[in-house]
Amino acid sequence: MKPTASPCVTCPHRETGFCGTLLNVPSLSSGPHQRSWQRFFAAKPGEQIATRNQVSGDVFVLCTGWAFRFQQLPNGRRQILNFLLPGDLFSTATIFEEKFHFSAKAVTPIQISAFERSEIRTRLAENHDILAAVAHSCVEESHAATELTCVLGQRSAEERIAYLFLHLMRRIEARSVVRDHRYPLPLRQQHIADAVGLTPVHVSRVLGLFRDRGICVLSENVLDVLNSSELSRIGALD
Amino acid sequence: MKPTASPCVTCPHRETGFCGTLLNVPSLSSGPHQRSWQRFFAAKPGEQIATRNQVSGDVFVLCTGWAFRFQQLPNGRRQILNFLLPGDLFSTATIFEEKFHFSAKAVTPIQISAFERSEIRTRLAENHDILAAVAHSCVEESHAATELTCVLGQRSAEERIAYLFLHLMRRIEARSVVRDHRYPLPLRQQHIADAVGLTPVHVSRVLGLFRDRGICVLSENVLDVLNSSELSRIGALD
DNA sequence: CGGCAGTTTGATGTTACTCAATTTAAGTGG
DNA sequence: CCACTTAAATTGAGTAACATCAAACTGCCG
Repeated sequence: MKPTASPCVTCPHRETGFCGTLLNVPSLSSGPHQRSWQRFFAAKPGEQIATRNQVSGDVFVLCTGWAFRFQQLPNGRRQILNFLLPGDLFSTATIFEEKFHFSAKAVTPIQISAFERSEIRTRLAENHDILAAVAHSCVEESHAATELTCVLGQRSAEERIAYLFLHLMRRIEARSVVRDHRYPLPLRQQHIADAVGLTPVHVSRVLGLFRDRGICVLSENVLDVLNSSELSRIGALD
Repeated sequence: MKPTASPCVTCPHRETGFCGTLLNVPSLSSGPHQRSWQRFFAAKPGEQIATRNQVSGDVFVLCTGWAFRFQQLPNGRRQILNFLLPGDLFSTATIFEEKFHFSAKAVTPIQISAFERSEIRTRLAENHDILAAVAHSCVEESHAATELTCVLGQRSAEERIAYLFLHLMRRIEARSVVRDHRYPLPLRQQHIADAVGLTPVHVSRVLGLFRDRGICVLSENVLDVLNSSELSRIGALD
């Protein structure tokens, strides 16, 4: 099974220049040439690109745009597990499992690279770069999960949202130059709510407070950070 | 740096018979013989066996007893990340990092096996069993993290505690025979509170409700499940 | 018997949720 | 360019869930 997205031959825009990413392992994915074990897809905003329990022979990496992994709950609510930025492997576990244990949706228009799992796994043992990329991804995921657990388990609404912003700011800065403390953030308040376990109404109130206190303003898909030290005083973990 | 625990030559009691565990990779750890790359430690209840930012050349696996990984927060509270049962690798990320990103404490008297990280990593590429054990551990951790995120982000106090019990019950059942729905559970209410993000006072109230409603009783280190279907109706994720 | 750790209970406070109405912004088609 | 439509954000009032504070109770061990 594939994403419902339309296939495209190449993935011209790579918004990441990271090392330690599958996209940048030379022998696996160098340049725009198509290889038998690597295909590309595109998807539109809001489009679902992976579904829980879906069986797939591919391992997905986001090339451009924003997406998120989430879990749909029986009571109709959903928990966003993380936001995917260019260069992100959807989940390290997908390299070792046939079945997705999460769903995923595009936030903006996106392009995805799909590697054949069998190819990755065969090369994992031989190719040091691939092992390093997978190890890096495993470590990052583990840290992110630890932090999110602490935030959801122990911290207030303001602290949760401030943490989310700081977390995303760091990740955005790693991918592009940020000027004037203005970060591209194509999220609705509903996304924020689902990510930090609050209602959209309460997210709106907290963002209003942040705005009134001159800490930050989120509008038109841009987060404008006016008082960065206050933001990290509220949201920093340690 | 080592655990403050006292070293012992062998680790006589292995309470796990799992496949897919470093403890049971034959070439790595078979039988009670000491190897140069494997050492054993013991620790007493409450003893801290790992500390955040500690640099260690070892990868730890729990052989016997209960322990937990946690994060100490600046405000004095702590978040328990997971409980460690016999056979558990402390964290897959420790294979790829020098530094611990968590702390850990013993709940009961425990025995730990310490493998040299360099040995594991060298063999990772060559030895299929080790790679499989690491992959298995990565997948399990990922699932556990996803579930915990959903529980902490979206669910009520009753649901959180019921989930924790169900989660632990499954893991206990995988390691030993459970009779009469009585599960060994050597946890104080404070542990439960720190694991699911509640206060000990509120945990006490919820456990009181469960008791009154004939769902389950926790006392003397045993969880007595009286109405298992009601418990999973409350705590099951999907 | 006294002390201590853990649990239980009660009273009160705070945070965030729910429900509902209103405002703002963003498209869309004439 | 302007009415119309729809999604998203804001605001207010009332409520539920959980936290906090403090006291009493239990079992255990010296």
